[in-house]
Amino acid sequence: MPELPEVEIVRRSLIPLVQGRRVVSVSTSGVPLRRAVDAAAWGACQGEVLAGISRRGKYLIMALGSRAAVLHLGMSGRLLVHPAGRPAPPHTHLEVGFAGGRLLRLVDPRRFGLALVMASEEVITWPGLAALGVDPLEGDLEGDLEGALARLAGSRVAVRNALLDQRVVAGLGNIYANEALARAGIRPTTPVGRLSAPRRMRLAAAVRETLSAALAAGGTTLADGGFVDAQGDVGYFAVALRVYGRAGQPCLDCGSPIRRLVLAGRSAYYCPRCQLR
DNA sequence: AAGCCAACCTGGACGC
DNA sequence: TGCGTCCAGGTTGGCT
Repeated sequence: MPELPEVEIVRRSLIPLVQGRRVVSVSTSGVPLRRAVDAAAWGACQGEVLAGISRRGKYLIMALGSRAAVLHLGMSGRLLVHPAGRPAPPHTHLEVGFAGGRLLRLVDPRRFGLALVMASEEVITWPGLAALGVDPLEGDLEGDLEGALARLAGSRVAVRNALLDQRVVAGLGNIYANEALARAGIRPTTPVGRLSAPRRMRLAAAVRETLSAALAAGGTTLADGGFVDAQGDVGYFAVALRVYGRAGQPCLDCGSPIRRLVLAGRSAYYCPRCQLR
């Protein structure tokens, strides 16, 4: 569910609710996510103040004294802030209580998420973060991303798959990879190593435009209502999607039916007329 | 060694 | 109503 814009919106929505507050209780479900949630390590965070929340790609990093929590929402994860006393929703796997009575809950039915605690100095070298590529919302995106794509010269990987590779760009998922390609007029199957420099520039710009538009709209909440921020609010970018999930429906620009195909086991969507090669 | 692909899970939508 | 099938915002390890 959550790609970079959704994770960033969760981060921003968490800050006024829990940042600066002291952790007074922690409990875990005992059910493993992608990896086990270490109850002892989380329990040791009691008494610490949540000093800040940052993001790298789709990961959230919470500063808790000398420790850091690294969170990933996987496919179905939500981070919700509830008033004390509200019953936990099904699939709540981590609950952090803050002074003042707020509860931060990690709810994740599919359990592809991640909730690690480590020493703060370990964060930089933790492999999951160290391997991440350029973050599209930081620095000179077009230069950095164009450079990252240029480094794939010779690769025959489909450009949609390259955009999903977190070692290349950190934070794109299947929705925005497809949307950025639609905006750039590039077909998802085009080998990334065969894009000309101008087309790489166009793609880099399209990635930035797509992500900022999604961020401004509060993220993408699909029909199943999967994504919500920490207060339970939905995002409105779903109505602006050009191709994702629109197989058979007319292209917004030319009216041709949008096509769906499967690349690396995941749906790719494109307009056969506007996205050549 | 790059690049597919199944596997990890639950739940919702759909067809019969 | 129920049951079976397919699909899903992500990542990873194993195979060719």
